[in-house]
Amino acid sequence: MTTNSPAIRPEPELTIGRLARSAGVNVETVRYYQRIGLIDEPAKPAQGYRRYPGSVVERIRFIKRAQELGFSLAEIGELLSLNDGDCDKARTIAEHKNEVIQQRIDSLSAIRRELAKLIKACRKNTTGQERCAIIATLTKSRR
Amino acid sequence: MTTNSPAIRPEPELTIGRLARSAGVNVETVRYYQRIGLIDEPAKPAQGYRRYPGSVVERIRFIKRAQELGFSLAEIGELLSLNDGDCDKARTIAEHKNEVIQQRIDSLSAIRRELAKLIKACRKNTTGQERCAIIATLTKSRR
DNA sequence: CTTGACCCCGTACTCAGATACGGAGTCTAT
DNA sequence: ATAGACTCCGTATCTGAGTACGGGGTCAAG
Repeated sequence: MTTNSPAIRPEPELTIGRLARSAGVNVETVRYYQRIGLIDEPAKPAQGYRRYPGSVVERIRFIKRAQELGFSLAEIGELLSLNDGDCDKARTIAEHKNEVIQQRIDSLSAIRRELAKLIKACRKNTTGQERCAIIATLTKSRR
Repeated sequence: MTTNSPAIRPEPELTIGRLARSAGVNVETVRYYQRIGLIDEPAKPAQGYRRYPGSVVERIRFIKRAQELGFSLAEIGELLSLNDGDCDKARTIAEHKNEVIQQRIDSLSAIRRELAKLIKACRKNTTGQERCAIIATLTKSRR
């Protein structure tokens, strides 16, 4: 009875060190995320070390990716906590995030366009000003 | 001779308080930006308060706008310091910034698309799963 | 059964980006 | 000439996001 022990690993389980390494962060960061409740700390087995399910690796990667895009850990927590609410609530939050993201994209696009224009102007030093267009525009009245 | 004093204000000059108010930051922030060299501190007149040219308002607004788009003060300083270099150097930095911005836009667009897909799926609770699509996707394997 | 690598956990430190505080000086109005 | 508002400036404090440290426990190999 006891020995069925099949070859299918139910899910890879990792120690904190392995977890950190495979998620590309350091151990202290994992602990920190635990402390602030972004990932939960597995129960400590009376004997031995804590074991983290492989899914935590993905969760951490998600956190890092979202961070790069300018979300704070608090916002990321909100995103990740969607599983606490119902579908409607999740959708509402997601829709709002989506709007915010769109605004960000719009702003970035706007500067990108302006920068591109400046770069072009700079390349063929328009109207032979001695001062470069980029320099002139950036150092004075940025709208 | 002394009195020509024309009606054309050469440029509006502000005390630090007015400057801060019209740039929408607080006085301490202005001082902070001075300390880290993002804006320069006007010489202190032997008598009275320092006076800031109106252009500083624009400079601060630029800083704030750039910050919202995820640039650090250090990066912003780099952007603003383009006037120290020559046009070629300025163009190079600007081109690089532009690429970075484009990448950011691409990443944001990618998440926005995914979020939108999730929202749509959520709206017409696809395939009658009890778990909402958004919740399921966000809480597990984010790529 | 010891050694080296790793985990546990609390506390401290760091860095960026501000914000606050407090005592002094200055300016403006009344 | 005095009050109230503002400036000056140095120092301290705060928040977010980690990173470092140190004294212990555990585990796996030789």
